[in-house]
Amino acid sequence: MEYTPRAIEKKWSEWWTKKQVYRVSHTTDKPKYYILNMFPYPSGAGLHVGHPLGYIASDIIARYKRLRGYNVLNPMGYDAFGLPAEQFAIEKGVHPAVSTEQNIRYYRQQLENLGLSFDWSREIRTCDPKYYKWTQWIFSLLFEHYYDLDAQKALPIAHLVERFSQEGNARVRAACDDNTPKITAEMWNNFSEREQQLFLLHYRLTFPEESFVNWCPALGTVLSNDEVKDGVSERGGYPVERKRMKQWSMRITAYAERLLEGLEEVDWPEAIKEQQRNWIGRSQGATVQFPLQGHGDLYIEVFTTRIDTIYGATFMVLAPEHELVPRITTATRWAEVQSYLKWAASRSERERMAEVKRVTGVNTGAFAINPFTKAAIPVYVADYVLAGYGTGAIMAVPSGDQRDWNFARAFQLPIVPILDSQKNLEEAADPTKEGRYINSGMINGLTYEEAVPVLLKWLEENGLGKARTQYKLRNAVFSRQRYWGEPLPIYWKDGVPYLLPQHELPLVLPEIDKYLPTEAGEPPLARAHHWRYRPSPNEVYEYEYSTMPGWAGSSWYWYRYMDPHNDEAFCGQEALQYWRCVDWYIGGAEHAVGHLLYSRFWNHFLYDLGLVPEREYAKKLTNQGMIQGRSSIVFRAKEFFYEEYLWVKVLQPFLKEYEPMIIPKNRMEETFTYDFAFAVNDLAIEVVSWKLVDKIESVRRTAEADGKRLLVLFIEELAKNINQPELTAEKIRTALHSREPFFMAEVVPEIDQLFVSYELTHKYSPECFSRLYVDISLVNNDVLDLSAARHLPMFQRANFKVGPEGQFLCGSEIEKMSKSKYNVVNPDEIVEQYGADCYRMYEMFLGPIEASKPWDTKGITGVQGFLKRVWGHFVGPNDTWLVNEEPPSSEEWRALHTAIKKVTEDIERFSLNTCISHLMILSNELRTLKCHKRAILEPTVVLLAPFAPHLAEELWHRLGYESSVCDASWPTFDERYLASDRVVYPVQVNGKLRGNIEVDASASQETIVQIALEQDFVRRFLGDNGVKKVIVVPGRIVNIVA
RNA sequence: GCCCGGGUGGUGGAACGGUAGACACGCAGGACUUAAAAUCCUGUGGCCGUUGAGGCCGUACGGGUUCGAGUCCCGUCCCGGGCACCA
Repeated sequence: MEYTPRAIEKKWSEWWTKKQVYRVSHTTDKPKYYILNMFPYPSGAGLHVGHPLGYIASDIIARYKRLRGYNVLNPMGYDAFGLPAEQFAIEKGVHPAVSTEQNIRYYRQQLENLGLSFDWSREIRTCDPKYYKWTQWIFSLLFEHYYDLDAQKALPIAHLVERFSQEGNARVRAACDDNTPKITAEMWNNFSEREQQLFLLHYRLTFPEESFVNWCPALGTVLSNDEVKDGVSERGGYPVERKRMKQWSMRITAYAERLLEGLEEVDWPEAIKEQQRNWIGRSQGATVQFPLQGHGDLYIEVFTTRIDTIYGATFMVLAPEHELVPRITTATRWAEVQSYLKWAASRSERERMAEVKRVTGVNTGAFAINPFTKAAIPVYVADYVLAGYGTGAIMAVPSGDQRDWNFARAFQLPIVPILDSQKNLEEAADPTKEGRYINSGMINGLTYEEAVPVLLKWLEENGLGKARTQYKLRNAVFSRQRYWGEPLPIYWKDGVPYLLPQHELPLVLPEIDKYLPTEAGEPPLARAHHWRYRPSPNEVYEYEYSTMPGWAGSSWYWYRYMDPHNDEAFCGQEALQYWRCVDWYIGGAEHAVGHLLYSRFWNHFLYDLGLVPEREYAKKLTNQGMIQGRSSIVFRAKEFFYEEYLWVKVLQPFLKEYEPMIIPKNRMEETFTYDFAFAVNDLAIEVVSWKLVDKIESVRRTAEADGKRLLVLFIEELAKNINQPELTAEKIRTALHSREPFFMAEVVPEIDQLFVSYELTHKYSPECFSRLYVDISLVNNDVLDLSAARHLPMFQRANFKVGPEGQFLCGSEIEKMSKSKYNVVNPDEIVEQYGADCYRMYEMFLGPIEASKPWDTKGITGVQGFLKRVWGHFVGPNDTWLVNEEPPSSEEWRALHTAIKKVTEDIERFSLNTCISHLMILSNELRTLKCHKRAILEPTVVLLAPFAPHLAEELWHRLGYESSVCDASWPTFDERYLASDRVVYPVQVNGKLRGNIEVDASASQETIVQIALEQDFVRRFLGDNGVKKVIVVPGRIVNIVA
């Protein structure tokens, strides 16, 4: 019987489901292994070949760990709240729950197609009230806790209330808003209930506040910083503006230091850790107060990392939003300052970013006193100082800071050198810390290391400043003005938010008539008129109408998998103590500072409360690379046309030939998008005269009459010169027709020419496609000889370029797969054609898990052939069973145990592509040895099982087993089988390889040296030189130094 | 500008400081076929030379450490990613 993957895979996939082979429980003595994939957002487009990369890799590890005797948790679920479902609902009126459900069903089916060992009984979705009950519960906990800086952990708000009532807040060291007033116990006790509640908001770990947020008018919602890229929304690319709004916030800043420290204890990619460190942005420095001249006690507080440069501070700059600006600006300067503030406020984030180089600012007329020099220095307003960082004000040291230097130059302010090593201050600032201080009062002559403590001591003694650590990390905005998300368990009373009692959870998302904001601009939930909190018959309160952001549900989901059906707790303690944390987490690097930071924050918080056992929930993280698509080449035709027709030639290095293409002028307003998936692998095509455009026009019209959007391609005949002289237009036509639906071909009899049309958005043909280089030139040029242009850099990099003679050159781009780029490859097609085992192995064989690479099926036949050959070791023609019980030879043993060793080592270090190589080598050797022995083949099946589970299961059962191959045990490597009595040593002379010698394995170093020196090839290269030294690395190499 | 990754055949990619290019694709030649497909065998970094000798050069570039460097160190160039008036 032939190897028939689809039949085998269907059979075993059903059997696995029936036998519940992948069901796991925590009641076992086995050690645990928790492997987790970042759960997907179930989009309408379904999976493409890029998604399963991580799933397959983790599945292989999961199966391997199971074979090694671990109890493996390998769950899957869906991050099911989110914008696309809501956008779809707005456009099509379909309830997000309905479309989400549909999408999930499709995902599930696609995933099941791949033979992944997920325990589907643990499937979760974040939009399920049984799930988000606990998301809301965690939110409640955050609301009821504050971060205590003395205890270095979260403590209950009740604890704070207790302290306030006894001693006020003067001695309370806690993470709180910068503008938290100082209160005494008396004040607190005299506060009304409402005032107390408002005051506590300064401390709660989640709280509403007026703040500047990224408002996206097109999406009608706020976005977090990591959802904004280059001033536009990451999703959709809509403009984003800064807007002051009331929003819920998460006090993640309280955990800045711990989030930073925690990175030290996890095995994550350095790039991700580095990104998180940058995002947290810790910098150590000091705050300093600069008294304002003539304003009584008023002072400007600045933050600086270079306190040592303070003697060089010759002016100060406030951010335009700084509260002191209107208070200190002198009357004569006010008009100018005001117009600057107005201008600055009108600038979008984008403009500001685009004009970084431009120096703008204005003098306030006020003076501040440099506390060290006692000099009065002018105070400016400029938007190179950001309101949101530090104190929103700086001391400007033009000799040491380039931005200050630029400003000083533009405004003719003094630039005072402060270190004897500073150079070229006429041309640029010099931020050096080398040398000794000059012009610097009490630190003159000191070095950087000596000066800093002196200055800090002086500041603290005089109450003018102190050392401080500053973070770039901002509190995370936690509300969205959207429908499809978790409602916040909050109701409002007297303008104060109150927590919904726990027994009211989950607060279920209400039904509404339209998924849009109200006319009054309130979030969609405000449309639910009867959705009110009624704790008693005569009390009615409004709920909070915002919903939680996308990252809420994904910030704790790995715990839910441990105990997914628990109605009493987010996760039962027993399950929690057994599974503890994720051993290996796999997902995309795009979540580096979003999900991966927020989820760590929640985990630290839960850890503080003693609810979870580990500070860091993911011990190891791997970012699987992206499988990219080859994007269509996009012609914005009107940019190129000015003549009648556009003449496009496609150079396919793959075919070493060209394709002609003509785009008629009347289509040039359109954007042409087309893919090249030539099924004409074996055909070559030659360019013909462009004079036949009229004929092309007629074909095009016919095609359009059929309602198809077509590009018309014109081919005279196949290349006579490429081994196929006998091919006629008729033959090509047949060939192309057989490749439906990708091609249409038409012969125009009167001129005996063939026209081929490509569907504009056809799918990739798996057989063949290749990188393309395209040359476009105008029709009135003659046919260009592209071979001459081939070496040009513009051809070598596949990017769009304009050629020297006005021709346009472009190539296909390799980028992220996305529906909008028509470059999506659906795994179902590959599975249908080659089988899931083949698809799994091929995707792994492509390269390391972390590497990104374009999807390309070129090599898949190699894996296919491998699987067929594996089958062939067991099953012969007519389904004969080839396996026998003979004892293996030493060569056979060695082949097997080499493979066991290599595969085990490589799988342990997650190098799955090389594992597959080793399996191939084993298979190749077994074929050479014509080995059909059970003692060899049985362990081989187990080695193969993680990679090609269906095939392995089939063979395992044919070998006579009734239980699943998943429960076999991993073969043990035995060194004895690798032992050999002869060893081959490569011999180098002066570091260059000159030959090999074979010696007894037991030979002493002296013997080896002696044998090596006797060799002809050694003597030849030694010449007359005597041997200086011989290095023998046992078992590896001999190097003779002359 | 700053911080991370990377640069190895025609291609994807292998190589604890120890025989560079495993494995696979592609290509070339051959076998089997009426033919094609499938399958199998052989070869395949470049150059020179042999025509079953062999030699030289090769891991972006230039230096260095070492008996020995793709791997470690210094400098340069290029590519990818992240951050960016962060004081």
